Amino acid sequence: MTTRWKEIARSLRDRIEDGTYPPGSKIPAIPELMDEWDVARDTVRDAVSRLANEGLVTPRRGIGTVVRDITPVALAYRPDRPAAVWTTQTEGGLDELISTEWATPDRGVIDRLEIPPNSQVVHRVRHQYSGKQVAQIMEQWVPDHVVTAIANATDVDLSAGPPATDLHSLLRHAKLPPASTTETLSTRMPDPDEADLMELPPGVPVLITVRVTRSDGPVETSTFVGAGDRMSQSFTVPLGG
Amino acid sequence: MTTRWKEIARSLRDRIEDGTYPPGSKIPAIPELMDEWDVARDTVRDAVSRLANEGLVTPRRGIGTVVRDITPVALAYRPDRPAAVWTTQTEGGLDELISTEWATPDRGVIDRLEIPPNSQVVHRVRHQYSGKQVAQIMEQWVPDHVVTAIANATDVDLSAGPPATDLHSLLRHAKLPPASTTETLSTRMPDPDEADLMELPPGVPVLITVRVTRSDGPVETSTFVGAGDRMSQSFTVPLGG
DNA sequence: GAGTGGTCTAGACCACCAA
DNA sequence: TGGTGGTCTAGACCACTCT
Repeated sequence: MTTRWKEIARSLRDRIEDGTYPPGSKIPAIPELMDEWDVARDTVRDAVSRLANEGLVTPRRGIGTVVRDITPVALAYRPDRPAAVWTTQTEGGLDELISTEWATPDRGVIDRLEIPPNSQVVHRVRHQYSGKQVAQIMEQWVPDHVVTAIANATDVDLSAGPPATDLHSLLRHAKLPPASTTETLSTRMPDPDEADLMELPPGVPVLITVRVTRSDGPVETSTFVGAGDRMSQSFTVPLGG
Repeated sequence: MTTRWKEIARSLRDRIEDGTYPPGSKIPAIPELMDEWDVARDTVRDAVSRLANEGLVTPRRGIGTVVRDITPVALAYRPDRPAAVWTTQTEGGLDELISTEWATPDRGVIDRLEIPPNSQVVHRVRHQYSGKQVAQIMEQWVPDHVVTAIANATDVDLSAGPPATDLHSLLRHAKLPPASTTETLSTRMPDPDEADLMELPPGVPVLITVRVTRSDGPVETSTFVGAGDRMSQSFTVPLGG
């Protein structure tokens, strides 16, 4: 037993996939679909909502329901750099520092940094833009002892603002040379704040990256929340023959 | 101006996040919420549907609307292996071979393998299980000339079924030692077939991995479509001082 | 059988956009 | 101004689960 709205959704989905309604075009208006299928308005809306939540269309008030363009940055392949390299692919590389401050870390950060529960960390939030839209929300945590080591070695106060050079250089000067990073990727739907900030239409998930950089022990951890329709992330890893 | 269903959704979301409705518990039934907010049934349903599409709850007929447990395998951190290593984290490692056959590749595969448009490839589909559920759909393509090289060197016919040893070993025997892999990760909502196969509730995206393994040139490419509520993927990369 | 969510109707009013 | 999608109602019937 199938239901009316599922039939309508399937029909529309098929026509989107076979090119009858190409990206950027509009599917028939709600009243039109009501006539065509002889159903009530909300039945049509159920079908269209479903397609929106699958990421296929975006309904726009006063305009119509437009077919989304499904060929984002995603899956762009790059025969790549010589050695181990990771690359985040977004267009504009603009980076805005939102905040830098001492903070008490939550459980996950404590675990990843292997620090005592009540120690302080420098917490940074940055937004990375792709054009005028936020494509990624970055949060970074650097433990107490690393901040101190950097300050002693380089006269840089991490909690005061953006450093003059990148963190890797500072770590090397502080005799905490980064030896490896582990990045763990997962995905989920955005919460309303994230959806709002990144202007995500319904049906667009976020790509989550949790990074830990280690020297002897962990020296830094970050989380990245990236807009699923504008992000992909590549890793190139050499294989030991 | 906010709407009724958004208010209800926000209220429920807040109570889920503050622990009033912990994971596994049920939010109030629809008729209850109708009374509490003095709205019609469909208004409540709009609110609940929204939460379902955010991945927070799963409505179950005859049961109630249960709060989802949001601490999957995801974000499990592992201080890791010595060198460059990539790990897919799922529970059961069960692997089911669905099909193996010669095929004509599509555009993306042609690009990644750097082969002529009409050449043949061996195409494999596998399902990886986590318990009784499919957690990942794997597709693999190996180009003509690599299949031939392996057959000549090792007497293994890749198109005939699962090989006795892993592909990396076969490649080494065929004098095509794998030198590097590039994996590109992205995310999107599942299509209905994928949702059905992996038993994904609404609001669960999929994690997409596109891999290319290179020796001198590309020798293999794969795509992985993983259930977002049961998958994460880790990369550990050494840093050159 | 009682309670749950799922589907559907017919009609209404609102917010937004283009011409 | 006319057409679009967004919200909401009051009521109905269905499918499913538990006891």
